[in-house]
This record gives sequence, structure tokens and C-alpha cells, in this order.
Amino acid sequence: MARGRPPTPHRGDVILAAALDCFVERGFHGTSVPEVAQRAHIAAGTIYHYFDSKDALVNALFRKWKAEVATRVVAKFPGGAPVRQQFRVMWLEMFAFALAEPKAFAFLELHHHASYLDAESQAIDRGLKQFAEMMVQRAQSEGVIRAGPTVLLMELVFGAFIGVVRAHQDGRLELTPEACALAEQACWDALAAGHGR
Amino acid sequence: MARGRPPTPHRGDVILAAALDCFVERGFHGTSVPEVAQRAHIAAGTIYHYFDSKDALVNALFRKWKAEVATRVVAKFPGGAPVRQQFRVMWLEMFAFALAEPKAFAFLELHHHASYLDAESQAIDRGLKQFAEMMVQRAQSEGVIRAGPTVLLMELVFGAFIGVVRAHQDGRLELTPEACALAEQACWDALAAGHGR
Amino acid sequence: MARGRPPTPHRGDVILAAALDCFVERGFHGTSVPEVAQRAHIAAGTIYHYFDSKDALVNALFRKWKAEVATRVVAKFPGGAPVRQQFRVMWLEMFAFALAEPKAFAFLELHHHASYLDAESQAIDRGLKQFAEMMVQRAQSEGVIRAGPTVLLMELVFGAFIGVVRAHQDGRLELTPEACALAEQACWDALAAGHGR
Amino acid sequence: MARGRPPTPHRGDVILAAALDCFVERGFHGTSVPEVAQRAHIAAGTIYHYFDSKDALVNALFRKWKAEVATRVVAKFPGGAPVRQQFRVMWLEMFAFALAEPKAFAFLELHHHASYLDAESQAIDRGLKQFAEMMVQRAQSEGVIRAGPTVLLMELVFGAFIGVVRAHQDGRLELTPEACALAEQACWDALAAGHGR
DNA sequence: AATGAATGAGGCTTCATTCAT
DNA sequence: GATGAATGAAGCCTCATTCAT
Repeated sequence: MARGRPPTPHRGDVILAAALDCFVERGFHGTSVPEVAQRAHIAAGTIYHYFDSKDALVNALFRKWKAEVATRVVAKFPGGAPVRQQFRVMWLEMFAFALAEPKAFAFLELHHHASYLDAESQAIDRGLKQFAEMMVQRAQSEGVIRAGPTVLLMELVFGAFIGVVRAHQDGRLELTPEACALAEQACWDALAAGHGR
Repeated sequence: MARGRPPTPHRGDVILAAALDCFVERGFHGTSVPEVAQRAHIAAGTIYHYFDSKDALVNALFRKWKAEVATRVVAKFPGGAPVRQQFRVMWLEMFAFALAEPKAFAFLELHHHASYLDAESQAIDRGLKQFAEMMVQRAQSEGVIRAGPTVLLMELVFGAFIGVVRAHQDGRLELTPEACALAEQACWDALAAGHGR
Repeated sequence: MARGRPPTPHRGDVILAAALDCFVERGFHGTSVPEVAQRAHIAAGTIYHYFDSKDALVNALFRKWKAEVATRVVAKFPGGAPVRQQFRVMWLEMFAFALAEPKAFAFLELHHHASYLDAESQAIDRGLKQFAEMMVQRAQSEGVIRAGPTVLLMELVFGAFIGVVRAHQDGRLELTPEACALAEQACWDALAAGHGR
Repeated sequence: MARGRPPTPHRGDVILAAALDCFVERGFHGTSVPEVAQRAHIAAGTIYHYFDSKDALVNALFRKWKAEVATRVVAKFPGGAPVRQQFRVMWLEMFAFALAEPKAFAFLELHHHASYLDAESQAIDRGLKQFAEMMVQRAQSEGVIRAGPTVLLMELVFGAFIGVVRAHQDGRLELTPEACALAEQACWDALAAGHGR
């Protein structure tokens, strides 16, 4: 809300940011609470004023970023536009997120299956994919993309997306705007080849 | 000595199998050496007759399965065949591996970036992708698939492959032969749409 | 804060005292960290708030007492007095230390060669003997004591000193003031017989 | 008994020799049974054919060398000679042993108080010193050396002896025949100054 | 609210000892 | 006798968590 000067972020957020760094670098079990505290420039005990436990901390972090992704993608989603454009917007929006918040992206990717995520976090995780699945299904029923198991098509595209982003984050691939566009088109072709134009 | 039926497997292999189970279920840092020992039905100390440390154990496991993948894929690769068929064979071969050894596949996927992998393991890791990259590059120079950053195209396909396999392993997707064929074709289309036929 | 009566000593000192007891009784490798903790009436983990490792603990203990000896002996050393008196003062001062702090004396004796002492501790160790060596050398150049390898004479006296103290600590020898004086005189005679008077 | 060619030493002796090396270098608790086995070029289990336990091994080693020292010194002791010569012979004999078997000497010195020595080993330990004590006592009653606590005088000389030998073994002191003679004379003077000549 | 010392369970690893070969 | 794989107790150390300040 403050304008012009960055307000001191709340302690809880500082902790979440530090935890993000640590968990991405060394994993959940590979990170100790004192390490997170050190990175957040606070005492170890202080973390327990904001989070009940290390488990609660990862779960909070996970939900925070899942919600953020969902918000961003949904916010820009052009409900009434043609499927081809919906696809493009969603894809580019996710790209934008992955590039803007690489650590958050990596964190969500690495941890989405972890046993320390509680039931609620696991549930949240399914949201975005269900959204995408519905989009694919509608496109299929409109005959714009190929028939077949909806989940298969959706996972194909998601997987491709993740593969490209990871290659970029590992430094194996430069992501110019042209490259982004190419990837997006290739994914659409995977869905639609020989159907729409 | 026994012929025809598997003799008691060597202790080292029993340990590797137990470690694979544990690491896939709980991660490296989330798995304790006594847990691995228990799963292998041996005493904790015995593990240290076969592996110098927990680190040495993951690295051995990683190399074992990387080598296995490489062997299988390369063994069936039809060097002289047209690119379209090379692609299909490679894809199906990797699929076969992922279905036959789901834990090994998951393990390789989850750990390929881990800090506890030593230099040699990291080096081995690059093999398969380089092989795929060369294949893509040749196809590009033949004009059979679209132009663009080779790595991008390769990662797109690899990512899609992994996404589909993971969905299957998570029980979200049934992989019938038709579904396999569809996925394979969709990936080829991602590479080739509007080029070959 | 308390005046007159010793306040609760610092935790680090409690640990050092407990470690001294244990190391003298059972040696370094024969003493476990939990044993030290138990003797100090603290939890085992607490030791690691004060010392990085068991090795660091012995080294700290060694340096503490070496410094203490050096301080005591040097403090009383009569720089300008005749050699005969310097010798007597030094000898009696060391005796006083050995009787006042028998465990520290035994510890320093037993551990001065141990492989777990780091370079700095080993360096400190040489101090007192060098001091004694210089004293012997000066006495030789003044013709007050016999000629010959300085180190030999110095070690002779140091060894004799240690032998007597050990016999006392083992309960094989009562150390009355007369016995002390006799020992001191005998050592001087070892150095000086037939020279000074 | 064999002449000309060294017979293969008995396994038990090979083990004792290896144990001596290890115990001197790293101490009893700092040495593992497999280490001893490795140094003896045998399997770890084999040691248990010759010694009931690690404890039994040290005790056997201790007794072997204590007996050796006693034998050597007593063998040469000139029963009827004057005290001055008895002293010289004993001293030189011990010196000869310390120089010929430096590891055994160091071992006996370092371990003579250890808690893992059983009652019998501890008893044996006292032998040589009692022998020396009797010699001193007789010399005192003859008025050849100074009066005073017998144990004190004996420990003085023993301590001096050990100090010199250790300095030599540490490389801080060269032991020429002249230096040996000087040390011996100085020790005698410590006992006798102003009495005999 | 914030701290950081203290705790003790648990992790990785070593090792004395046993035993089937 | 000789071996060395196997054992599991115990050692050193880390860490999630608590609590007095």
C-alpha cells in the first residue's frame, strides 16, 4: 500500500522468502530451520512465532505460490476469446511467471509431490491443472484440437512447458521472445496438428 | 551357480533396490541409512561394506540406472532408418523403460540435479540428452522438422514425455497402446507440424 | 555479578572441567562426548554450542592449562636473581601448580604429544621448555652448572620433576616440604655437581 | 633356534608387532582391531584365534615387553659389584633397551596406567621399580648416597631417564655415547652429590 | 515480540566381535 | 587354522523445537 519507498516487508514474508531460497537450493530435508533463520537474518526461535513447525512453513510457502500462480493466470484469462488465443495467453502468462519468479517456479515443481505437504496443499495443487484440463476438453468438443484422453494432451503440454523452462533455468537454453513463440506454437501443434489452422 | 531361476541376488544389488524404493518415496535427505537397511533386511552397518557412504550409495544407484537407460535406448536405435522412425523407436523404448522400471525412472527424474551427485554422475547424466539433441539437429538439417533452437525442441519433447509418464505413474492417466501412439504422434507434430507428412 | 563467592561458573568452564576429569581418567579416545556432558550435568548437544567438536574441546582445554602454567611460572620468575635462586623459584612454582591442579598437570603430561592437538596447541606446548632451556643455557655460559647439551640437562630436570609428581599423584610418595626441598636440591646437583657451591 | 635364515615368525608375534606399532601411534582406544589386522597382513577375524579380545591383546603386549625389560636388566646386573657400578650398568642397560626398542619403550611408558590393563599386568609393572628401589635403599644404608625418601630418589632418577629418552625419540636431542655418560653421571650426582665421589 | 541457549532424539558412521565357509 | 562378511551397539554430531529472558 505504501507508495514510493519499499516498506519493510512483514517478518513472515521475509521468512518465506528465505525458506524459498533454501528449499530450492537444498531441498526440504536438506535445509535446517537455523539455516532459514540465518538467511532471514533473524533468530531461529523467531520462526516459531510465525509458523508452527518446519512442516507448516513449507506448506504455507507452497500455498502462497500456488495461489499466486492461479491468480496471475486466471486474472488474464480471456474467457470469451477463441481457444487458440486462450491457449496462447495462458501459456505466455505461465512463462511470464516462470521467468519472473524462477525460484518459486522451481520450488513448486520440485515439491508438488512431497510427503510433507498436507492434504490441503495437495488439493490446491490440482487447481491449475484442472483449469487447463477444462480448456482442453472444451477445445476437443469444439473439434479444434485432436481427440483422445484429455489428461494426456494436457500433461503433454504442461510437461513440455516445464521442460523448456527448466532448460532455461539451468542455462542450457536462451529464451528469446522468438523462442517463446516457437515453443508455444509447437505445443499448440502437438494438440492441434491437422485440425485447426 | 543356479541356472534358470534367479539365484539370491548379490547383497549390493539388494541394497541398491532398497535404496531406490526409499529415495523415490522420501527423497535422499528424507531417507535414513537404517531405513534402507531395514528395507533390505540387513543390518545398518552392512551397507558400509558395499558403499563407502550414503552419498556413494546414491551415486552408485544413479549411475546404475543411467547406464541401463542408455544401454536400452542405444541398443534398439535404428541408425540407418528415416528420422521419423528413429524418433518413434526412441520414444517407445523410453516409454517401455519408464513402464517397466517406474521407480528407476522416477528416481532419475527427481535426482538429476541433486547436489550430492558427484562430478562423474553429473557427467553421465548428460549423455542421453546429447544423443537426442544430435538426432534433432540432423532432422533439422534435413528439413524434416522445423527450424529453431535445437535444445528448445529437444526439451519440449523430453518434457512432454516426462509429463505423460508422471501422470501415468500418479494414476491420473491410463496408458493404453493407443494413448502411447497418440502421445508419440503429438510430440512428433510438435517438432514437425507443416513440414514432413 | 556476585562478589566474594563464586557465581555460577560459565557453561563453557563447566564443560572444560568435566572434560578434564574424563580425559585424565580415560584418555581422549576413551571418553565419549555424552560422558563429558553427563559429568557436566548438561545435555550432550549443549557441548556443541561451546565447542565445534570433540577435537576443538581438547585443544581448548590444552591451551587453557598451558597458558595457566606459563602465566604462573613467569609471574613469579625473579629475572634479576642468581641462577640458583631462579631455579629454585621455578621448580617450586611448578610444584605448586602440580599440587594445586593435579588433574590439569596429569592432562598436560598425557596429551602433549597427541595427534588430535592442532598446530597451534603444539606450538604453545613448546613455550615453557624453551624458557627453561634458555635459563639452563645462561647458567652454562656463566659456568655455574656443568657443560654439555643444554637440552639434555633440561630434559633431565624436567623428567625428574615429572617422575616425582607422578609418584606423588599415584600415592606412592608423600610430598612434605622437606621432600620437595630435597628433590629440588637433588635436581640442582644433577646440573651443578662439582661446579657452583 | 633356526640359524642363518629368519624363520617365519609366529602369527601371534606378527600380531603383537603390528599392535605395538598401532598403539604407539594412535593409542589403545584410537586403534581399531581391523587396523591392527591390516598392519599384520591378516584378516581381522584371525586376531581372535590368538587373543580373546582387544583388551587381551594389549595386556599380552604389555606383559611381553615388561618381561623383556626385566629380563634384560636383571641378566646383566652385577650383584656383587659396588653400588656406583651397579647403577651405571642398570642405567646403560635400560638405555640400550630404549634405543633398541623405541616403540616398546614408548608403549610401556604411555600405557602403564591405563584402565584396560588388568590386575596382573599392573602388578608386573611394579617389578622393575621395586628392584631399583631396593638398590637405592641399600646404597642409602651404606651411606653412599644421600638420605631421604627412597621412592623420591628412585623416581627422580627414573623420571630423568624417561625425560632424556623421550627427548631423543622426539628428535630434540642427539644421544651420543658422551651424552649418555653425562646423563648417567648427572643422575648419580642427583643421588649422591657430596657423599661418595 | 524476539532471542538464542538448551535439549535429546535421531542421523551417519565405525568398530569389536562372531561365524559360516 | 584363516577369512572377511555381517552384526548392532555406540560414537560424534545435527537439528527441530522449547523456553527463560
